[in-house]
Amino acid sequence: MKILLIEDDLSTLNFIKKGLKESGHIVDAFSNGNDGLDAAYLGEHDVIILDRMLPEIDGLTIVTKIRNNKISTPVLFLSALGEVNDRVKGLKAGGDDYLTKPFSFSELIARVEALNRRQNPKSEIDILKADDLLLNKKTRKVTRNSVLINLQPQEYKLLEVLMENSNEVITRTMLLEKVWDLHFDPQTNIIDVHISRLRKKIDKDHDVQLLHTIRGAGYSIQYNID
Amino acid sequence: MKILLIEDDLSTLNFIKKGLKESGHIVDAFSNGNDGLDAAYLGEHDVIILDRMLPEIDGLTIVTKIRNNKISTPVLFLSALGEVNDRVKGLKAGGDDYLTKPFSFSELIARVEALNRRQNPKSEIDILKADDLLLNKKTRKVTRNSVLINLQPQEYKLLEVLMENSNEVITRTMLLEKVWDLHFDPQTNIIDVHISRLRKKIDKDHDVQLLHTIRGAGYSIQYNID
DNA sequence: ACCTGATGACACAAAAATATTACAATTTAA
DNA sequence: TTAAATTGTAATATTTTTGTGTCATCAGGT
Repeated sequence: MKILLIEDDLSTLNFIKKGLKESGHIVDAFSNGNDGLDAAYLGEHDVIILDRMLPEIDGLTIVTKIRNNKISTPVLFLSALGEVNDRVKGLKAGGDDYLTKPFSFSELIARVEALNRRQNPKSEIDILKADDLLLNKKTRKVTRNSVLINLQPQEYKLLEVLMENSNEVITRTMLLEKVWDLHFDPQTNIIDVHISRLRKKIDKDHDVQLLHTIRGAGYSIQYNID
Repeated sequence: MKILLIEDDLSTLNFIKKGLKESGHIVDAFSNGNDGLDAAYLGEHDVIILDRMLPEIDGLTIVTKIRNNKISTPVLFLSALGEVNDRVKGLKAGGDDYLTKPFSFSELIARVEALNRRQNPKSEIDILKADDLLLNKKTRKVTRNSVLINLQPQEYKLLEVLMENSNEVITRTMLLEKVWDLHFDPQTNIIDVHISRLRKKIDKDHDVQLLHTIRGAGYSIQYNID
């Protein structure tokens, strides 16, 4: 899940960012409204977490603007104000949910996940399957043919991205973005190295190979649906 | 959990009723607003699930009425209308949450349980078990393989949180929040220290390790269910 | 068959994350 | 009030994870 976070208070920003990352999400964070707005316009996030009060542009204004630009990314407002009227204003401006500070992180994440689920109901599944290879997002455990496979965090992330898109080709560029959050070519062989490590754990000792190289393009987890 | 369900469409009514019952709840279901209203007045339910549009009395009216009668049972609105204005009206009338049809049952139940939790935050089970490790919430005693383990209050709390979520990963952020009630990053290694202490008491001298580190994320109590 | 660019494997160094320990500060109970 | 218990801090050690460089190998075009 790719989340856009716009919050001017740096300590809150970092706290939320860290927490979301630990939970396995990709976070783009901005501490000022204008940068945040630009990012929102890209329309590439699953959820936007937006502070209601920002120094330059008000949170409400941001939502109004992105809604006018036909961006329908669900927005969760954060606010120090707790009155019904504020919630109403937030909703009217096009926000999808409202959370009052101080809030608990567990509530935040529950709401963010709810918003995402509403928009994109397939993401509700937390067990990914490709042939006899299983990945459980909750426990972060991976098994093949019921045998537990120990993956490094980065390998796990890589596999998750590949399995979320089973039977599709994931380009190297996409992998760099989704796994490493790099938006340029690092000119190294990171991907190759990690694919190699992953392959050794996933496919070695098995007759059926799941992780395929698509030359000139990228990689793909492929299997026959039964 | 005792739930009052008011919904005129019979197939939706039965679908929800069946699902809630399977989840172990008691359901009082009515297909018309007046009967539902009478039941609501009893104030004996934990949550009310209320269709926004009903033939005789409107859902909004029902909420307004019961709120005027000082019944504070949380209300979850169901509605075919997805418009902001309707959501706003629902909230203003005293609804606590709003769910748009069509919805997934898992989302419904998540929200119902969230509402209930907000209202009466008591827990259910008071003996937690993970392999041969037992934690009794009532007596606050912890044993492993029947041997009593002496834990400091903070260690106990930590273990309780972990065991409440056995076989799931609890992130560091969650731990800070649930164990220390810190909603920001304390920039210290409190967690590490306490995990270390806990581990020494729980896992040392045992072959099977229960408390696992999930690098980059947090910790997890994991065991095989027999 | 040979060349070339792309991919794979491996070992090692660097960096990051976690674990441990001792001690200081604080709280609690006698 | 004092001593003991408990908790948090900081310094240090340890472990794990990651990325780079190098060289080997492969696939496809000529």
